[in-house]
Amino acid sequence: MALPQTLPGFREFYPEAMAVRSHIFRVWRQTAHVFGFQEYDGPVLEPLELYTRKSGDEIEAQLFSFTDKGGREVSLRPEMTPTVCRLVGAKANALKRPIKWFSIAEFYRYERMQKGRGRCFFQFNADIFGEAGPEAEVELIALLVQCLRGFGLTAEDFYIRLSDRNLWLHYLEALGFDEAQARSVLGVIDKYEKIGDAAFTSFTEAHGAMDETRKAKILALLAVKGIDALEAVVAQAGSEKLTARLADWRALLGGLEAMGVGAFVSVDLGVVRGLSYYTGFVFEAFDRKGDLRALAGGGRYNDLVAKYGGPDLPAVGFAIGDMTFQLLLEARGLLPKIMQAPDAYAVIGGPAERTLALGHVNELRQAALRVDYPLKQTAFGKQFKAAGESGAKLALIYGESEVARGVVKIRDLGDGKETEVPAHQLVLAVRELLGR
RNA sequence: GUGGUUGUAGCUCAGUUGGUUAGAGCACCAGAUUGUGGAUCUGGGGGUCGCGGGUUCAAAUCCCGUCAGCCACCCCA
Repeated sequence: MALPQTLPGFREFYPEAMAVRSHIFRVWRQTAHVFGFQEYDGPVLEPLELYTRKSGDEIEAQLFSFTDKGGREVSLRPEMTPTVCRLVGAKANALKRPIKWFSIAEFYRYERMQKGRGRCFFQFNADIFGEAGPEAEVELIALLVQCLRGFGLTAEDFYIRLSDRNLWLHYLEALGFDEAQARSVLGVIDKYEKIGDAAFTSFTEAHGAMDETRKAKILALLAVKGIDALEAVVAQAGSEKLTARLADWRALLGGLEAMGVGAFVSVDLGVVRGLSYYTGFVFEAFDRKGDLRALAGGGRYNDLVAKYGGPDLPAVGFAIGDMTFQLLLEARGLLPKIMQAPDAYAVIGGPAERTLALGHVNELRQAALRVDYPLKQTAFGKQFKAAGESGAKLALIYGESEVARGVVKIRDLGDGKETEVPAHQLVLAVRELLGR
């Protein structure tokens, strides 16, 4: 009878994989703390409505949703944003501004597996609530950059594409598109990079053919690759809203430059982030080689807290997924071979010596030294072999002769040097040999 | 959800036109080795050949189905 298999798309972490995961999380967490973000978490299981309210019922096809034993419609969380909006919204008036929060959590989506995408994955989420100005974007993008740089990735390895849904909407308004048409155009922009001119088909079907003049103007903004070009294109449109928005852009880019991350960011109006809830600046991180899917994505979502029952609270956030990110680190050889090795390994002569040895093992462990020893009594040769393979720096030798003389022989497994120390000085001696 | 492709030991892979008890390397365990490690040698465990059905005297091999992995599409909050 075959054992039940791991569910498709779910992951198991053997010690080696777990070491990698822990390493990544450790750097992310440390970086977030350095930037003054506070960690939070929420439930893994949420009411289904938390997700359908924001994204409509069709989202349910992508959810791990079911009816629980109490008849509740529930879903495993596919993302953090609704949860954090609820958390913040519920206590918004009691929280000091700006609210800078982050989390590292697992998410679940009922989707087909692919490279860099499974049915469960971890995300680092960071958000700032309560700051409407581009200063919040500066801080978040700087954090995003550092979360990648912290592993040794450089501006040669990744970059961040920066765009703006507000700018697009103002621009399209100036071109005379109504609201529904503008939304349709955003969909076109999202697809244009991938399928080119065919992207306009969806607009044509809904609103009729677009005149060439306006199409050319859309393509002009789409082609913008820098602040100068952006200003030039926007100046032609001659809209007050657009001019005001440009001031935000200058503030954002200036801030990013001052923060030392300018080299990682490129102006690129081709990014609009799907049909999502974003209301202003949006950004996505990609590897430079371009053979992986997006590493991270985020943007401003000023309406969402209110939508989840909280007060009007401006917000901006981003998420980094662990799978694509790990693929990038592997490709660049930036995952250190992490080995969980003990500091010392006890080599024990026989049952008589074992009592003393275990006492010392305990003593060393109380002193926070990592110590291992063979559970079963075996020959000395085997124990030395095990000591070497464990990666320990020192072997502590408990033979008949040492125990009788009240000493412990310590062998440096690197250079083979041996010293004897009185049993009562063991902790000190081990510390010294380890250099701490 | 659609299409393509791949499934043999923990891992990487052999396995002849269908032919007897399916192999190798690495890894693991044990012995050589009763006080000094990484080596070497010897031995051992581990497979319903993804699963199910069909063709055949005979299937890892051929056919059908199914499941799973990979790749692309859809989607990507």
